[in-house]
Amino acid sequence: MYFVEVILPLALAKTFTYSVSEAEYNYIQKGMRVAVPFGKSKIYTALAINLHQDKPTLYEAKEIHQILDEKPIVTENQIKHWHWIADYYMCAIGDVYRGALPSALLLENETLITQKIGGFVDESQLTDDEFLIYQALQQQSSLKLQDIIGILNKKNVFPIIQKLIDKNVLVLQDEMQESYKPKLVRYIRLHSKYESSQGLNDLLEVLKNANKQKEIVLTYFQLSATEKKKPISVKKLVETSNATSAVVKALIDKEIFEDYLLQQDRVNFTGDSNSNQLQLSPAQQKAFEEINTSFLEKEVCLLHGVTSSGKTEIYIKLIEEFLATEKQVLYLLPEIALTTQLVTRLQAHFGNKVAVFHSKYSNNERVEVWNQVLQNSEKAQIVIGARSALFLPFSNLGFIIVDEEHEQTFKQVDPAPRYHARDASIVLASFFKAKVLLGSATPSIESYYNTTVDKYGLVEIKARYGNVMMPEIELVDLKDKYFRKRMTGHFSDVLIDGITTALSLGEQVILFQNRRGYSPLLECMTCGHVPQCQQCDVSLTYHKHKSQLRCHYCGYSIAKPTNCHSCSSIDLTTKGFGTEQIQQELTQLFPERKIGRMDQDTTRGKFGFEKIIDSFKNREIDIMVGTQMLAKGLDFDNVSLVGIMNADNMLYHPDFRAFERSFQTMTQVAGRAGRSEKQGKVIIQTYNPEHNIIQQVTNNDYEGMYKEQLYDRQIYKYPPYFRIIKLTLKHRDFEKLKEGSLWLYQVLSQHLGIPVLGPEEPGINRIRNEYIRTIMIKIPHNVSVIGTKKTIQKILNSFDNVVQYRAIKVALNVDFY
DNA sequence: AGCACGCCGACT
DNA sequence: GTCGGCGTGCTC
Repeated sequence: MYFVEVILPLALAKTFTYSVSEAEYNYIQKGMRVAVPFGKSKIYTALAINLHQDKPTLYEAKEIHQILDEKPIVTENQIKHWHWIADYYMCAIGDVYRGALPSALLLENETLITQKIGGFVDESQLTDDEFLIYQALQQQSSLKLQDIIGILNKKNVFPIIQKLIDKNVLVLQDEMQESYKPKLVRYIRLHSKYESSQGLNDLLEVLKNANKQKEIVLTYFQLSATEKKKPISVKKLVETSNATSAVVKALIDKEIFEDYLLQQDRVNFTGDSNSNQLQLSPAQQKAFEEINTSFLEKEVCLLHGVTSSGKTEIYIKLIEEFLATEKQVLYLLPEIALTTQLVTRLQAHFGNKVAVFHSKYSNNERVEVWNQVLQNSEKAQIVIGARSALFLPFSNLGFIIVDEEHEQTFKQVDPAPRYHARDASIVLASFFKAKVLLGSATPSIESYYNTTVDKYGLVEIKARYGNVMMPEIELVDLKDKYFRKRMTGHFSDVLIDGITTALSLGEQVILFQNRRGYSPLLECMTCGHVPQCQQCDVSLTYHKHKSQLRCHYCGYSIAKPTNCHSCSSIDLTTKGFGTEQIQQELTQLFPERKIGRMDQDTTRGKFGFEKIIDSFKNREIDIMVGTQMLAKGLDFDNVSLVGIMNADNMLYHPDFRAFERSFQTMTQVAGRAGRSEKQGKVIIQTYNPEHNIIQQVTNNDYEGMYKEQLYDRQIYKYPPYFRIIKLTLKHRDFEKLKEGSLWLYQVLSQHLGIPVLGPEEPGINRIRNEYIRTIMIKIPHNVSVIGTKKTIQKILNSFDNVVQYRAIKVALNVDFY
């Protein structure tokens, strides 16, 4: 008796045991995928993690369906890492497995239904539904379950199918389809019989009456001379010789050419590797050496370099160093948007050793990178990617860079696993004894704190690269400006002057507005009514361009009403403002200037982002209005002025990180100003020019911000002094949720003996018709995290055993960000 | 997570 | 009397 233990890609904490034959037992290795039946009708791609001969006592193990791999596609280190993530972030191992593998490697079955061949069908014996299916099968040879659900317009079609099977009409066939197909390219070569020089003469003789064909053959010789033995693809031959593929086919038929197929890697960059020596500035060189020194003692080092201090060059130097020791390098970025510029830069330096992995890549491309990393191939020595790149099957990882480590996008919120890529990568690195470099101009409080308690090394660069000056920051008091009527729309006279000056010098301007849409609200001037979303507890946002009101949480939208839904007044006005409105005001203030907008609405689509960035770089756009996106490490060399339209709306978020984030965002946006010789300028419009955070941004006082925030964090019991676990409870029934969350809160605070907060009704307390409550657990440093998590798990189990409450969904967010 | 089983209201 | 609503429990 032989058994294999597997992980299923479901939110189930347990592993499952299946029986295998002796041959299968000897064949299967840990880390290979097997297809297994699960439940009544499903087949899943499971992952083998153990093989043994202990027969389960409590149930009869099912047999596996099929072995899907010839070699392991997941390493033992990965499985170990997944277990750590599942434990630490309190989720099922199946969640991690599902999140880690590219979906093309995780297929589910498609049950195909076909007509039984040779079966006799008495049509009069069929019910209406049965007859419909029977009829559909006359049209097409097979149906999917989904098709039948559509045909019958009902959900539960299994009983009907079962009856049809009993009546000998149908058969089922389960088919696991592998959707990943390597892309094959057709190449061409001269038939072997013409290879000698005698053959060549024969060839010209054969072709003396076929001009077109002769031409192609000559082109072929030309190509093989210039391309130096590289294989020649049919496509290339057709293109260069200006012929049709029909002529090529004729030549193949005549056995002059022969064609063959080669697998081509889809992810292919044709950058020339000109590893020209990178010259570091003295400041960069110093930082580079300090990082190396720090790595002698510590596994993790934080590089705190002001904006434009040239961190990328230091990264490149370090990567070179690790590549020389034949190690793999992982470069994590908060967002895909950043990759384009960086990939170009790294490819210019490292050529084809750079692979990219992120969610905008197609499934097949992702599988390709996966395989290259697995094989430790040349092409994937350096992997650049967003957080999920951390799940690639590294075998020889030496170095991880987490760039812009303060970015919250490194923390996955939904779905589980809710992991933080920075923290998870530090754990991953420890399995390989690899080094980690965190980089930021505005480090997170946590990471900076870790350097002060000697957990991480710290290297700082205080000056910008090439001694470019830090931008000059000017504050504009909006209260005063409105009072003295110096405002045009949302623009103060100072800002308008600044823009005018910059533009007249041929320089570009960036305006930052932390909100998309035209204006957030549409308000009735008569009764004060504001249109709300039907399904969520939020006001609808007005989008002028499409003349509609939209919910940013569920996507619900309605056309802009002409009169108030509450009192029918037609006196409606907009309140607050977003990027779209700023853009419109600009077109009135600067009618002859080209104005661009960058936010989620204008950067949709695979290359939406690149297009906008490129046209700004090419100076086709004079003024760029945008949201957060603008703050994220983009380099523009002609921007001399950055305007922050309203600094206050970020300061007053009900979130313990609001001040830290405001500082980071404003500092990062300000950093876009002044790249060349000239000092850049930043104008911040605010109602609170005296606010500490605004002052700290103005004085570029990271330390001051850090100390003040750290003090607050201690007083109010937040990280880094306390670890936070947030529970989110959801249910359609308001009362049930209220009772359930109170019950859970009481039990938690009784048993844990540490601060438990809540149950709180969040600012937005209903999304997609589900009510929401949150509970926060704060774990002090002297209390066992593992023990606390165990207790929480136990309490959640008993919560699930209370009949009234078990329908309430609970999501756990460890290290809530 | 799915998915089937099972027990209650509104319809041919 | 059945269809279908969702609450409950299980999946190797």
